[in-house]
Amino acid sequence: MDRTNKPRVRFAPSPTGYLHVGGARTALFNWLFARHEGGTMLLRVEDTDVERNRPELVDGILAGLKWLGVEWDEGPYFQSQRPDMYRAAAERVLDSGAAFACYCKASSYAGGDAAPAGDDSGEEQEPEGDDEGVKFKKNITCPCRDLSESERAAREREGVPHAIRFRTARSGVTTFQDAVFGEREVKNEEIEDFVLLRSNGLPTYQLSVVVDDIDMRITHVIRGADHLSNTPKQVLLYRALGAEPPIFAHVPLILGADRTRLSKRHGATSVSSYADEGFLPEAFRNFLALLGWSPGGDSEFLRTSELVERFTLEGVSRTNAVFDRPKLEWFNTQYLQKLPVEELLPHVAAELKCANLWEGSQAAADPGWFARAVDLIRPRTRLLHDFTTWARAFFTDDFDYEPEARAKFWKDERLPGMLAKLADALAALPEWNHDACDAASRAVAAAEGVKAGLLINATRVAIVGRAVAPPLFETMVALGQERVVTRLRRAIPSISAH
RNA sequence: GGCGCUAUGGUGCAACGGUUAGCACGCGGCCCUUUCAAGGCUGAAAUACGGGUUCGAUUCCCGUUAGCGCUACCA
Repeated sequence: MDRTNKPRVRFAPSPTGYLHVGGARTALFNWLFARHEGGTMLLRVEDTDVERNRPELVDGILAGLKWLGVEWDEGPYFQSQRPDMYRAAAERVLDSGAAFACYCKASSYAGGDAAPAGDDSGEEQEPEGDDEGVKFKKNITCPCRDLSESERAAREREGVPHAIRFRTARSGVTTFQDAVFGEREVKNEEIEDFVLLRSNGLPTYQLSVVVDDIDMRITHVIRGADHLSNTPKQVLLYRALGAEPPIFAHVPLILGADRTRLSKRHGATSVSSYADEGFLPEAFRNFLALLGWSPGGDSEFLRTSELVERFTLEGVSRTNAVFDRPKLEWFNTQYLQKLPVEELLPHVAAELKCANLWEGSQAAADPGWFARAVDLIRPRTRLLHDFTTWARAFFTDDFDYEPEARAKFWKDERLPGMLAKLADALAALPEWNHDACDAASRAVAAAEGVKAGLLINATRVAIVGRAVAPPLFETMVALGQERVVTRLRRAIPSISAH
C-alpha cells in the first residue's frame, strides 16, 4: 500500500486532435506541481468516444509531451482498455439507487433508422443541431427516473436500449474545494440527471474520469477551467461511489488574439508546429508557464529548475490569457542568447542534421570550432531554424548574394579593384586573427582613399552573401583564411556585373 | 435562454486597503556601431462603468456591461 501522502496528479488528453497549447499548458502545470511537491504524475488517454477517437493521434500527443519535457511516471493508461471497470461502477451506483436506467432515445444512437424509442416518453433533450440562435430549455429531470418496475420491464421486453443516468437530488447543494477558484457551491436543482453509461455500454467522461481518478488515487485534479461547471457532477459521483473527492485546481483557458477560444484559424496551435518552427522546448515551457501563473514578482526568465522550485497552485490566476506569439519569440531569443553554448549545441546540431548540413561539415569535425561559430552567430538568431541559413553560408559555399545586400553595399565602382587588393593582402597575412584582418582591411581602404565602412560592408556581402551578419573580422576568423580569400575573389565578377 | 467564472496599458503578469500603480513583450526615440541583431537609456500607453463600505479603494460588497465557460448517450 502506498502510505506516502505525496500528491498524485495526471494529464488526461483525448486523442481527438493533436496536442494543442492549452493541453500542453495543463500538462506542464501538472508536471511542475508534481515535481515541486515530489509527487507522481501519470498519463491517461481518455478515448471513450469511439466516434471521434483517432488512435493514430496518440503517438503525436506523446511525442509532443516528450518534446515539451513533460515526463510522466506512470502510464499511459487507456480508458478504452478498461470498459468493464466503468460498467461495474455504473452498476454499483445503479444498485445503490443513486442512478436509474434511462430509455430515452439517444440523439446519437448508432441504431439510427431503427430508433425503437419507447412509444410514449420519447424525446426530451436533443441539442437541436448546430443552427445558430437555438434556445434550448433543458430538462433537468429525466422522465425515466420515476419509471415503475412494470414500465421498465416493458421497455426491456421491447428491446429498448438503455443508458444509466445519475439520479441527482432535487434539493440541497454540492460543494467542493478548488485550489484556484476557492470554495465552490452549486444548487443540486441546477444539475441534470446526467448520463453515466451510454446505451452502447461505454462510459461518459463524467463516469470514467471519476472511476479512474479514484482507482489511480489521484489527489489533485489540475485541468482546464472549462471543466469547472461539470465538477459538481463528479463530486456527486465520488460520493455515490463512496470515495472522497480530490482537490481540484481549474486553470484559466488560453485564448487567441481576438479573445475567443484558440483554434486553427488563430494560426499554429499544435505543440509540434512550434517544435518544427525551431523553438527551444525550455523557452516554450517558460513562456507557457507564465500564461496563467506567476511566481509573484517581476521575474520572467525562469529556467525549468526555477519553475519547478517556485511553482504553486496559489500562483495560478483566474483570468483567461491570450496567447502572445511575439512574446514567445522573445523568450526563444533570450534562451538562444543566454544559454551556455554547450546546452545549445545539441539543438543546433539536430537542426543542421535535418537540413543535411551536418555530415562531413567542419561543425561535425571540429567541436571547438562549431561552438565558436554558434556563439558568433546566435545573437542574430530568433529561431533554431535560423542556424541553417547561417550554416549554409558558414559551412558551405552554396549560397547566393542577397539582392538587397548587393544593391545596398555593392554600389561603388571602385569595389572590384579594392576587393582584389584586399584578397591579395589577406592572402599574404602570416597570422590569421581579428587584428590582422582588421589592419589589412583598413590599410586597403586608406590606400584607396575610401572610408573603411564602404570596404567592410562590401566585403561582408562577398564572404557570407548577406547584409546581416556578425562583425566582419570575427566572421573572417571563423571562416578561415583560405575560405575568405577564395570567396572574395569569386565575388568580384558578380560585383562588376552589378 | 439558464447557471457560473472573469475584468489592471494592445498583450502577459506585479501591487493581496495607503505605491508618483511596478515589470516584461510589442510600438516610438536616443546611445552603442562596420551591416543586422543583442545590450543600455528613454517615451506613449491601464485599474471597464455606476453605486456603496472605509479616514483611505486597483484591492472588499452590490449592480451594469463585456468576454469566456458549462448547459451532449463530446471530452
